[in-house]
Amino acid sequence: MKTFNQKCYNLLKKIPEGKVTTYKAIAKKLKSNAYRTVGNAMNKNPSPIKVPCHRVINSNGSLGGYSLGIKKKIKLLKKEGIEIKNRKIDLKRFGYFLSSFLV
DNA sequence: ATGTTGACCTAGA
DNA sequence: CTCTAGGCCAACA
Repeated sequence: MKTFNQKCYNLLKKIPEGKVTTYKAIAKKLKSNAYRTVGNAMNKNPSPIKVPCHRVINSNGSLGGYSLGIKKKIKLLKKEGIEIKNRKIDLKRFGYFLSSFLV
């Protein structure tokens, strides 16, 4: 039996480069409202390499946090072609879950 | 079983 | 914009 965290990681791996998702969207996909638990899972992320935790942001478009430092997160996202305006990301353009993944 | 801990969300002032 | 307050829920001690 996978834990809730494991499911989060599994879902996260499906996110392509240049796209982002939100904690809320992930929780919803897991048929739960455990937004916080999703964030908790990211905090305890096993390996930021296998799991693209940096592509997960807040539902309001702000960046949220990152275990390796928020600066690193910004750098990675920009590197993948995501535009960051005033510490915010345009979910309508980069929100993967909002376009096709999320039902 | 109970209490604490969060990389959260929403609403109001 | 900032701050407060309530709600949400799995993992962990």
